[in-house]
Amino acid sequence: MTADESGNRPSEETGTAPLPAEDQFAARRSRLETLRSAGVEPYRSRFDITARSSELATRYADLEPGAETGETVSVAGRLVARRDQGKIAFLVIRDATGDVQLFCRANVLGEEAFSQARDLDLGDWVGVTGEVVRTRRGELSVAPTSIELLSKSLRPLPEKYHGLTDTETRYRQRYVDLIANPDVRRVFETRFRIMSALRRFMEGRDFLEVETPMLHPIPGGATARPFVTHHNTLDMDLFLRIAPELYLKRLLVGGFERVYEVNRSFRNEGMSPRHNPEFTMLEAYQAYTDLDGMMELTEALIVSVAEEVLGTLRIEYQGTPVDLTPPWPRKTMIGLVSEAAGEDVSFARSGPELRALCAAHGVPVEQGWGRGKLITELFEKLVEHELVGPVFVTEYPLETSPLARRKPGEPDLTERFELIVTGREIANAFSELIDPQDQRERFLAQGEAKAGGDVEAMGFDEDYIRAMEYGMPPCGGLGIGIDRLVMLLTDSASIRDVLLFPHMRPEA
RNA sequence: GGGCCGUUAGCUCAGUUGGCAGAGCAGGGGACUUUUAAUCCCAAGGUCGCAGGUUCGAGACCUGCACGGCCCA
Repeated sequence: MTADESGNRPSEETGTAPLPAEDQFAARRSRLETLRSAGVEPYRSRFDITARSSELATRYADLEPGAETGETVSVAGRLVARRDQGKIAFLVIRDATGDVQLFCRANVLGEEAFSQARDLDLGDWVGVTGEVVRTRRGELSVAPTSIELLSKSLRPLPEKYHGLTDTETRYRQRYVDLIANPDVRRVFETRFRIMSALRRFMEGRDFLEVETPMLHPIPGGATARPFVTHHNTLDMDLFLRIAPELYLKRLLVGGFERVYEVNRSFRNEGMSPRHNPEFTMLEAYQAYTDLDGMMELTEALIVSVAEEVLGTLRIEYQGTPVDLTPPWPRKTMIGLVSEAAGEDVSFARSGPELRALCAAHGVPVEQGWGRGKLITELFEKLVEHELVGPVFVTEYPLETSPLARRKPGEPDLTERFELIVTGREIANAFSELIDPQDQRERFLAQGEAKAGGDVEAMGFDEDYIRAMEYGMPPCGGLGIGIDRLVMLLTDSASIRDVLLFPHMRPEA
């Protein structure tokens, strides 16, 4: 083969010089500069659309293959595919509702516009006006009479068939993930529908959605290590919210009977497929009710959301069937852990006996843990991960429940439950402690734990005690882990798959 | 914090016993007026995560580090 017949030579037909061997970013930027020098603005300000791709699909569902409509529409989207075929070309653009094909013909567009369309890069945003047609092969298309570049893309898209699979890039550059993997967009659309359904449900039950501080002078409302930040003007440390609980219950003191907050909270702990340093919870408080009321609320809420968003209560999570059909069973923690251990695991056992049990089951223990904490650890090790559920696990030990009401006649237990589904805590609720003297003692116990080195212990919140001293109505409180609920309802293996921008270490 | 796995072209992935760095897609040139991961021809594209070490010779073997994933704590 002679040099003249090799690839990189000037094209006699178009007259454009071949691009030298350079990377795709440079090639795109050079096309951008060519446009600029030809007086074409590659970053436009506006394009008026008359339809979106899904609307076309619905409106022209019955259009026969090969048919033309004579109707003109304007659509816009990102160019995601191209199939050139001489004097015709099939382009595919993607908008928020889906894809639509552009059926470009040189004799309809004109040679110049056709040539310009050929210079578009995958990833470019374009605005198109043309006739709605269906091709002989049955693909609904817009046959453009004009194609305008709206915004130039300088970076090449991931591969069209496999998409973007590199986990790290997917999380770090979610925008690329969303472009390349339509299923990812669907997961987040489902997340937003879940939030919407959840708010409608709460409003239907006369709950007021409120907003409380995220900067806390005292960490409280949960046992967790907080993030510390600093207010310069006040010259004081503040803690990022680990839970909104204490503020929401102050509102019950103030006379609101039903409040909830969809809250972002922050916990300075390890990361895992189930933990992100910041996460979303729903917390709700309702006056004059108790643990049973909270179970009813929890069950009705999740059932309502699942039915509305998924249309079914029989779902599958990572290959495991899960039936959300109510009523959900209720079992005590001590009953479950005793059954799993094959012996009595309760407050009838001594501390040393429980420690021996922990050792036998490979549960690491720490100094200062009481029997309640030991039983809780045994439950989490032996039982929790195995519970497919949904199941309400009730009667949590007092020691690990500093804000929950005592169970009458059971000094070591509280009126608390956790909802376990697929081995994970989805919700946590209790009959709220409303006795300020009892609360003061619980805070003191937390203070002792903190003095003993427990970085997760709550601070002593004197104002919260003061609020309770004005009188808090009897009430039930509920927290639902929204990210985990979304994981369950979208069959997502990792919390990172339901967070748009999961936390990552800085790039290397 | 510990264990295991991964990091090769823009993307998705091969790379044998240590012996010249490979493919598909994308990108470039060309052909093609109904394609659907279009097809066909041609050419191009690499800090093999980073830094050391072993070796005549390292993408591969060894050590450390970085980032990611899973499991454990």
